[in-house]
Amino acid sequence: MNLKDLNYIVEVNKHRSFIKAAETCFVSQPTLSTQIKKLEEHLGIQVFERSNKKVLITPIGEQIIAHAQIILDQVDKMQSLAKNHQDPLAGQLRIGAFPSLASHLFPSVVTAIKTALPKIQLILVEEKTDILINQLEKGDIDVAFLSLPVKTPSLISESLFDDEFELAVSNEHPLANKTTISPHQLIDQQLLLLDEGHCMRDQALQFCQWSGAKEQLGVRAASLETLRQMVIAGTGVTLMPAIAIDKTNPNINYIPFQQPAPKRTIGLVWRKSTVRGKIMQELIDLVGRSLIST
Amino acid sequence: MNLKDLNYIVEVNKHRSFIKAAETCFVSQPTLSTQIKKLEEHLGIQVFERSNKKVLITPIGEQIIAHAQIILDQVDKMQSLAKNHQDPLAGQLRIGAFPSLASHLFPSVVTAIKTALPKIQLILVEEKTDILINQLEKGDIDVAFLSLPVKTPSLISESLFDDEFELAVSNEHPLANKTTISPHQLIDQQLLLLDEGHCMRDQALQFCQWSGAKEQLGVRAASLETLRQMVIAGTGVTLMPAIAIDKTNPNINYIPFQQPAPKRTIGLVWRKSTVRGKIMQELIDLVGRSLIST
DNA sequence: TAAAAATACTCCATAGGTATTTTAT
DNA sequence: ATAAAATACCTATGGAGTATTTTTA
Repeated sequence: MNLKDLNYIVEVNKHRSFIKAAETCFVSQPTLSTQIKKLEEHLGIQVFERSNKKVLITPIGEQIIAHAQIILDQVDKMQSLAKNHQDPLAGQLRIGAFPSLASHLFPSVVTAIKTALPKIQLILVEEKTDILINQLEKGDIDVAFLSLPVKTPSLISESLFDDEFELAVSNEHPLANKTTISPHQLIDQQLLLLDEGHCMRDQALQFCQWSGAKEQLGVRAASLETLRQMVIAGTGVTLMPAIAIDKTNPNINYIPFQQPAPKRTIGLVWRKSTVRGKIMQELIDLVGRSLIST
Repeated sequence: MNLKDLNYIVEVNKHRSFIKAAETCFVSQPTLSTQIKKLEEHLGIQVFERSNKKVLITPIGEQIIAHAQIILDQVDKMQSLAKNHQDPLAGQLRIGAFPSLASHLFPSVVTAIKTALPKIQLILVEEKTDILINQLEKGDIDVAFLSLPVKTPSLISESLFDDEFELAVSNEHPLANKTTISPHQLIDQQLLLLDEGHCMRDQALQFCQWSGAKEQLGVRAASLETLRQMVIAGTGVTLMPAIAIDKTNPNINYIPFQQPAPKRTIGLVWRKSTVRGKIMQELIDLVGRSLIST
């Protein structure tokens, strides 16, 4: 069966004439006749009762035509739905970021997207890195802000900016008044770290291995904010990414490292197979610009 | 656009694989790929995001597929509706009879149809002859019981039985005790007649012209039942079709005419162009049999 | 390297057209 | 006689097939 045939019977019903219906369908009368005949044979019923002077609709024909109307209406809806999404810079965009980044990055990014890509409907997802990667692979989200590198083969990434770590100490701490610090000054120092599953934990562990620092055992924080409060309480010291640093708090001091400072690279990550390369490019430009302006 | 294409995307959505979907659709994988690609181009959007390892559904694709599902479901409904009406002896039958016939004919006919054609859904219409003919022409009813002949060119008829007229007189009337009567005995007699628009009026007027009887002016009845009551009341005499005669009423006498008695022929009438010749033939047989049995 | 989708091409089924016939008024 | 639908027959679009290439995990 064919959607055109359904349109044919609907038009014949409207005009009660094969010739007029053929005109409105932009086909010849014989085409219309044969197609309708085939449809009737396929359905096994007569839709029309025709003589050379009159076209009548059979009772079952009326029901068939009512169904055809619904089908064609639904097809119309589908096509206009598609038309409203033809713009590659429109539609839903599901965007993720891991927790220690999301709350600091999303506000400015969302604002930038809303003004630059007003037809994009944003859905924000805040999950740990491995969950975001999984959601990317499954197609549950379209793009994510992650620490690079991401080595999942089906994903590609573009780095956006470096986020340097600083040492967070309470203002009572012996190191509190240093203006800079060398990683090697931390040999055998103990660092408070985040809990398992946070990408920043892995980055901090890497830093420990390189600098000779140790993890402070027996306690692991679940968020940067908790970590910060623990530092203020004098429980220990930790690394804090620059993006999460709030210098207005007088009870905690952040000491930058001497160059080359430890850092993480934040980038956009999406599927190689994405059908929305246009948006990805726009996002890279957009975030680049919004970072310069802040 | 094509219904097959909609099925293709629905199946790919189900299996998340072009190869598996191709199998369930009984087409080759390249056919499926090219058809879906064409559909996507036609809609101007991407339904799927595919790599060689994974098939993902885009957000707009999900909506498109939801529409496709609805459309295909509706098509299924339409086809099963058609299937349930493939039996030529099933479905709705709209059947008419004029008033002076309907109340006496319908009960037995309906019973006969219900047992012989149980899958037929009957709709009964009781109207004056010209309205019934009009409804037949317009396709509002499928068949009617009418007095023959019917000379409308688009209709054909089959006679069922003759319905003889008898003279109805009150039991006080001078003719009340006759066992038969000749039409010529009615010369210059006045007959009560039905009102304009009843086919029996025309038949009675024809009888008057032939027999030399006259219409009793100044009063016209709207139904046979009224006419009967007027005869009982002594207002006059009239013709009564045999089918409407109830001999149990002692206040009115029905006198048969000598042969050849005046009569009307009752027949089935339907459109030449009908698509339900089978039912018409069944009806003729059926009514024939039901008349024999009564 | 293996497995899946995309591409290239070929074929043929059928939608559609033109010319004509049939049918009913 | 006229006007509408049906039929006959031809054309050509495009759906579907096979063989092959591309892609990527």
